[in-house]
Amino acid sequence: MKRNDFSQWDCSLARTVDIIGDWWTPLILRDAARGVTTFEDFHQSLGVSRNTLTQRLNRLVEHGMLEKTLYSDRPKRYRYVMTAQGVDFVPVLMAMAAWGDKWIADTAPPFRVRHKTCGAEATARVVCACCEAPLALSDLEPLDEAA
Amino acid sequence: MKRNDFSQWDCSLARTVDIIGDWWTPLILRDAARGVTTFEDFHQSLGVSRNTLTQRLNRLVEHGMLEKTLYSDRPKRYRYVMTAQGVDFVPVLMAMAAWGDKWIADTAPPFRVRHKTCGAEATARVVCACCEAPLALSDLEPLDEAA
DNA sequence: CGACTCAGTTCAAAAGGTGAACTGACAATT
DNA sequence: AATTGTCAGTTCACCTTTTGAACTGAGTCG
Repeated sequence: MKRNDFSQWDCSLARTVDIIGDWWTPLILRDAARGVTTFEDFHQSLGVSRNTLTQRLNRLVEHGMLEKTLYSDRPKRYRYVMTAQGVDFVPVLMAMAAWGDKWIADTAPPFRVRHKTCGAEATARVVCACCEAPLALSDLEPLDEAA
Repeated sequence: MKRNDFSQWDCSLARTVDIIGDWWTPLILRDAARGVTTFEDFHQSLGVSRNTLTQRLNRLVEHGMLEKTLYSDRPKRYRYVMTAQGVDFVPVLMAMAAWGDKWIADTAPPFRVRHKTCGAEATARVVCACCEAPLALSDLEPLDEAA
């Protein structure tokens, strides 16, 4: 069996993982996508320690996934809202969840969302942007580059 | 603006994150997809401490992402190979990388792979499995369930 | 006035990650 | 026969991160 050798397959993934590569961050983003915005709500929803939550939220703001806005001046109240960049990450989260549904048997209910466009329940699938066929490792080979 | 409320959007993501939710694991999987199989090669490629690498590999084996096989009895040599479950996760990694390419400007080169099916460079896109339209947060709404 | 809410900060203890050195089985070289 | 090298880890001492719980502080409500 031929071994793949994607020697150029670098960095984009690492940089992404650098932002979202821990237990909490993806879940914070899923909550944000669900409409959670305040510090207290994230804390309640996830059970993450407030200390860590502060760090994660700041990190996400720093990296442009969330925007922190003051929605009440007196008393000072903040809201964390997804940026376009954050919103664009949601399908990736859905792809992860779809994979989880498929492979990790569990009694816990899968997340269920309706796709307004087609009316059916949305399930994520990762396809080639060019030919729209589902991407699979077996259909990939290294792309040689000049220089 | 209407706030989404995906109260059912739970668990599948959390369970997935439970397996791959740290800095190293996704990169180990990317290496595995590239054809890296031995302990030493993972170690060299990633620069992760051997200690941590041992734990991560064991964890991935435990969770059915990799299979550990003895390919030489004398001396004892092991190989970590992706299972079907692991292979099926690769498109998710590609979706992450595609997002990284789009949003995280950096001098580092993106990973580049050819899609044999269409001959073009493969770029991941997440679509609805039902209608094949790209998934976007704005097209989603909670799915109400009986009971 | 006292109780409550939000959005954190502070602190000690526990857990997890790091690099560097070590083990042990074998193979190849001198 | 002795030394060096490779693979696949383990061990250890150190450092950073996470955790939980308590505390702060600004302001509101009754």
